[in-house]
Amino acid sequence: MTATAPTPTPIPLTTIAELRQHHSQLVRLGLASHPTHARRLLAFLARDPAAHLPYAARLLAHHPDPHPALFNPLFAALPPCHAARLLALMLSLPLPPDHFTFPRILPAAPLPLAAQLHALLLKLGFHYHAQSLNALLAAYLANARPDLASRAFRTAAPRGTLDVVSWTTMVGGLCKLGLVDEAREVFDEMPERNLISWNAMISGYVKAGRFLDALDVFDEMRALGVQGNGFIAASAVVACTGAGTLAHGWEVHRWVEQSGIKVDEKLATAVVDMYCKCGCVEEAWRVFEALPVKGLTTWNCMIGGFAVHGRGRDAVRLFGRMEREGVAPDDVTLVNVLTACSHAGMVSEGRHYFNHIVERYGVEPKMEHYGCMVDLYGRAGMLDEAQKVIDNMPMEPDVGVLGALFGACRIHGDVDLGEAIGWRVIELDPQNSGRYVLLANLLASAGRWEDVARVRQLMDERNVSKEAGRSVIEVDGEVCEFQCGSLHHPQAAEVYAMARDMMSRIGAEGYAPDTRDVLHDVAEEEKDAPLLYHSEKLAIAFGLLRTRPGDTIRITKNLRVCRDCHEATKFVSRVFEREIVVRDRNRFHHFKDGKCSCNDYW
DNA sequence: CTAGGGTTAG
Repeated sequence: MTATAPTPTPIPLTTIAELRQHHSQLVRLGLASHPTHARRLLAFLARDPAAHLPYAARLLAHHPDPHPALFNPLFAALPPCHAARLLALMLSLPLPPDHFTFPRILPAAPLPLAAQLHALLLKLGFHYHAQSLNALLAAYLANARPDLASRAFRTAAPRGTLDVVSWTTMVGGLCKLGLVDEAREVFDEMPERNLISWNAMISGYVKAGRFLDALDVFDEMRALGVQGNGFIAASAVVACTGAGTLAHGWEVHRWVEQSGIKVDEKLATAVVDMYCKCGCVEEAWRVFEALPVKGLTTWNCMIGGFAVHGRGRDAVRLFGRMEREGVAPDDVTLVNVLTACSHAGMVSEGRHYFNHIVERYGVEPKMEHYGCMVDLYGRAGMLDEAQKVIDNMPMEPDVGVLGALFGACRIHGDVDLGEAIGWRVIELDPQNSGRYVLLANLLASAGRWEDVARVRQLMDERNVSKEAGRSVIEVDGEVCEFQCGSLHHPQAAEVYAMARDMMSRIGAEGYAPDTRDVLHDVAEEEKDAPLLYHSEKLAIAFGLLRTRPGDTIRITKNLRVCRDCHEATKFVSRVFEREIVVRDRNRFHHFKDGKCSCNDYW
């Protein structure tokens, strides 16, 4: 054979002209087919396959001894349609695909091609090759065909072709398609799992919003003595953030620290966010302050954390420090600062930041910022100012912006404006049940029962159902969920008795039911009953039963706090001398001594 | 061939 060493000094190949020149030189020296040179030429051509595929194909077609491996870099770089043509060339030489061919072509293959490759793979016996088979499973799953993937998966099992990657591919792929329960079935049957498998299941549950299930899997992993890594930590922390359960958050954080997992900036930010969203800003602050390096997102999380807890002064102070430390804010920072101002009633500060948003902060105001301003004015009762923001904004207001004004109308009882916007907002977002409920509440508060009925009828016609209220409370590390009006809890009778007792005790101290949000045209005295069954009251009653006197009661709920629960909780905090922290859909309420941190605007 | 994590008005 020819050369043992590449004779021409490898000149850098940067243009196709250089490559042609180099190639011709190699041809003259009889070195063009030398594996090293041929691979180098093909690697260059693979960088722009759309332009150079014919060239590459010629090179391969004239190669005296084309090895399948020469094709693989090209396959990896090709769009699927060209990959198919190159495969055809390969087969025509004739040259069989090798172990890298299918894994290289399949990931980007659209369905018809994937199916053809499936047939070829069977014909050539690659269904005994785990990597090829796994690539096929991934391709079917990427094309949203869990049926085809599952069939290939099941038929491969008796052959013993499956490995841990095959199983993990199924778990992750099914999760991505929203088939998280099916994924769990596969996961439970896995003969062997690695950290990737565990994380696929945990993060799959997180993506599906099934945070407690995610944490169950995480616990199972630890119970088996499996050491985690940064991926698992991230997923578990985010699961706690979603669940809003501080006890879980503490535990996962402690586990991260004990297990020696390296906490990088992103993971640290996730932890800060977790403590904020689990109701413990103080702990978020401790973690935040201890960080040697804070990224923009870290600042944003902390400022946003203060914002949702109604601590506008702290948010603004932190923003000032961020500025002094030379960290340039972005659009999210400004949204968080404006939210902080609006949740704390700091109208003039909010206006100030908004007015200087471009020249001082270098941020182009977007829809979100206008929404914040509408919310800022609207919450403060300056509905005409809010309306002016909408009239003068440079883009068409979206549902969110109008929704902010609508929400303000509800707070301040402006039925006329609220109704006008309410119908419009519902038409813009007809599947959002909360908006119907808000409009119905507004109309009900004005005693307009026939219009309330119209709203309810519209919901029926469109098959939009009112989301059931759910409240989660943790007691002794146990998580209990209460659903509005549901009797499923094992201690239901006791809880209801406690709830009734609780209500009569605060009633004796001056609490009166606020029935404005009750959507039935019934006699006043009959309206009180359904209010008692709101999930939040049941959860608080349960908390009073099961926690020690003086313990903070923490509740996370899926909807906004209703006015009656808000009022009742204020009384409970005073009468039972408890701090009660409620995370609702939008923000946190800290109830203490008969007052709430939201100052009754939420 | 299998996994990723942070912030955003209502």
